[in-house]
This record gives sequence, structure tokens and C-alpha cells, in this order.
Amino acid sequence: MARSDSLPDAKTRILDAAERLFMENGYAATSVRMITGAAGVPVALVNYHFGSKQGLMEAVYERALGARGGSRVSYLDKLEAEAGGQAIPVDVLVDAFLSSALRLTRKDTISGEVFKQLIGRAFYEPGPGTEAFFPIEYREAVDRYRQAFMRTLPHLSQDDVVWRMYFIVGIVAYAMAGKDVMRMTETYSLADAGRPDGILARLRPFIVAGFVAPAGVMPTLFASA
Amino acid sequence: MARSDSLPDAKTRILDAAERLFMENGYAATSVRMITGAAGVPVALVNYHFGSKQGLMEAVYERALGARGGSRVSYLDKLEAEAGGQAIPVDVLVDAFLSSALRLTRKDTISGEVFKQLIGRAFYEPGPGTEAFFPIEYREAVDRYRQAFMRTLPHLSQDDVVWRMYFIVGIVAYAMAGKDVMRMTETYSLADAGRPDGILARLRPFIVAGFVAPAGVMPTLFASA
DNA sequence: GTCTATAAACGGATAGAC
DNA sequence: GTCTATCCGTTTATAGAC
Repeated sequence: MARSDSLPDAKTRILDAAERLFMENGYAATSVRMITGAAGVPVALVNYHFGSKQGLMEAVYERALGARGGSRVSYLDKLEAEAGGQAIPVDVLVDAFLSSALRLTRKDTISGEVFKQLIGRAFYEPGPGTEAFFPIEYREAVDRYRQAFMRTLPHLSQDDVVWRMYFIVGIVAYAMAGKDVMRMTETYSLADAGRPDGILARLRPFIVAGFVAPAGVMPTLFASA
Repeated sequence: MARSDSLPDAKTRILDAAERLFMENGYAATSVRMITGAAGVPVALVNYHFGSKQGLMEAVYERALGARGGSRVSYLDKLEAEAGGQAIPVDVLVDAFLSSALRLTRKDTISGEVFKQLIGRAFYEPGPGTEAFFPIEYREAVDRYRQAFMRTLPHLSQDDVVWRMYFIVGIVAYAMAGKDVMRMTETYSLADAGRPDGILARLRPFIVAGFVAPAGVMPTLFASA
């Protein structure tokens, strides 16, 4: 599985190329030949190692998301142990949720990129490679964080807490996918654009403030535009 | 262009089918034959009416997003006229931004669905059919709202304002795309799931609170998970 | 495990009859 | 404007040599 040589073996090179190309173009728009071409291996190796194009996609996610059963809640466990029954502060919880639950485990495939578009893409692109085999650990982790958030913010209903976590996932996925349809980062030559830590630094006060806000559901909302 | 008959003409049926299938499967994963099959018309009609698959995609967005040059900022104009030089309250501005700038104009193509996954998909899917021909009016509208937000929230830098608008777009796109990888809406049988107005009602306090929050960029943020 | 060659189906686009 | 038949490149996947 591991070689002491200079070049990774064919299987790894295929995974690397597939990860990058699926990320850039999406699943359907990426052909097996593009992948093998980029990896410098014959086409047949994809089917030999992964069975099919979809099998390759699944292998890419499996590798990117980390080992199965890997505890994605261990950090939360630690926080709760330290708190000793007390509620954990919101900002700490938000940090933990962003860095631990939503963040990917595997680091820098290409060149120091810690954050992955891959997971962002997984949240949106339909078809094989997304919901179908998305690990259950993520949903379990989400539920653990839901409980923690509800302890910290007892003034919110469960629905409100879940909705707000849902919104957070949306923001993070959008940023992770690196999408910018409005061309905001171009138009305003935005600082921190593309820098995960910078983005998260901008994100945190926004999210924390949003999360602690009173629910306040108002009946009629939108004027006709 | 319009018939008094029962069935819409071929061109319209193609647009309807394409809108639905592009929305469900994405652009690359949807073939022209799938579309013409669903529409009950021969394949050749796509090229006759729209020139190419991409031309069809553009026509779909053109129809969904409303007429070109349609003023997407007219409501903001009205608000600013009423304010008479004064800053517009944040919640009003947020409402206007959500309902007017980001919302789609065309209603219920399929069956009473006002909100569109289509635009949500446009925000994420790579390749043709997304950023390439996304109308400039959207970006213009964003800039108008940026100016309004900066007047209302002078304690924020331009970067912070733009970032927060960016986050909002991310949330809305996620909700619009209807994606829910964590299966939150299933798991918790979430109230308001799928109901645009309900979602927006949940969204508003979250966004308003996040937007007015002090920037507070902190140097070191995330503990190792 | 790696490669060449090929199979079998599907992709978008078009020519030309009606 | 609508339809049939077809072209031609590309797709995934496989068979079989090395």
C-alpha cells in the first residue's frame, strides 16, 4: 500500500486526479478518461481498482472524509467533560462545530489546501456520490451538537436550533465549494478570499450573533417587490 | 407564441421539461434526449428552437429569472426615496434583499412551487449554465444593496459587509437548492421544511442578528480537533 | 498489477422530408 | 414548425495480452 519510491502508485495517482477533477468539474462533467489522462495511467486501471466510475467517486469521498468510525465528536466529548454538566459557551460550540464536525480530516492534497471544495460539492451536486453514501457519522455528529446547542441556548426551540445549524451548513458549504456567482470576491477584491482561516474568522461573529438571536417569528414578512 | 389550445406548444414543453430536469439532475447529468423524451417531442426541436443544449439552458434561466433589464432594484429605490437620505433599518434592508434581489420573479412552473431550486443549483454547479451567463443585473443589484447596507451599518468595513452578503447568498442558495445532506429536515421532521415563507421567517432573525454583529476578527481561532 | 484494443451504448448536433 | 433518420465523436466498461 505504501511505497518508499518517489512517485505514488497508480491507485493513489488516480484518486488524487479524481479528487481534483470531480471537485473542479463535478461528477457528471468529469470523464474517466480525463482522470486517467491527468494521472498518467491507462483507462482500464479505474475499473480494475475501483470497479466503476461511481466506485471511484465513492473511494474519493471515503478517503477525503477519513476513516469510517473515526470519532467526529471526540472534541465535543472533551469540551463537555471540561464543562462538567455546565453549558458550553456558544462561541466555543460554534468553533467546535465548524472545525470539528464540518471540517474535513484529510489535509492538503494538492498544495497546502486544508479546506476542501469536495465536501462543499457533495452538499449540492445531485446524482451518485452525494447523499447516497454520505457517512452517517456526520448526521450523528450533527445530533450531538444539536443537543449541546440546545443546552446552551434554552430559549430556542429544537426547530430553531436545527434550522440555524442548517443555515450554518449552508454557509460553510457555499464557502467550501468556493462558489461566488455574484462575483463578490472579484468585484471587491475581497480580503481573505480563498483563505479558509480568513473566511472562518469573518464567519464566526456572524454565526455566533445569528445563533443567539431570539427566534421572533413574525407573521407577515415580505412586502411585494 | 400563445395558443388557446389545451396543450402548450413544443417550445414551451421543452422549456418546462428542461427546467425540471436541469433542476433535478444538474446540467451535465441531463441529456437532451431525456428532455425531449419528457416533453414528448423529437430531439431535433431543441436545436431548432435553441441552437444547442447550452442555448436551451440559457433560455431556461432567461425565462426563470425574468425579463432582461427588469429592474431588480426598484423596490430598493422606493425604500430609499421613502427614507429621504436617512439610513434604512437593517431588518427592512434584509427583507428587501431576500425578497427582491435574490428571489425569483417567475412563479409556480410545476405545481405551486414559488421557490426555485433552479437558482440554487445555478449557484453551485460548475460548467456552463452557471456563472457564465448569470445576469449582470444580479451583481448590479448586489452593489446597490451593499451601498445601502454600508450606510445603515457604518461600523462595518466594506469587506465585512460584502462578506456577510456573501454568507447570506450562501444560506439562501442552500435553502433554495433544497439540499439537505445531513438529513436534518427528515431527522427532526422540521417545521416549515419546504415552505419558502416559513424558511424565510426562520432565516430573518438569524441573518439580521448576524449582520449587525461587531466584526471582531480574532487572530487565533480554532483548536485542533 | 499494468497495459492495448475493442466493445457497446450514448452524447449532441444535422440533413432533409413533410 | 415538426418530424425521421443518421452522422460522428465520446462515453463507460471489458477482454485478453504481458
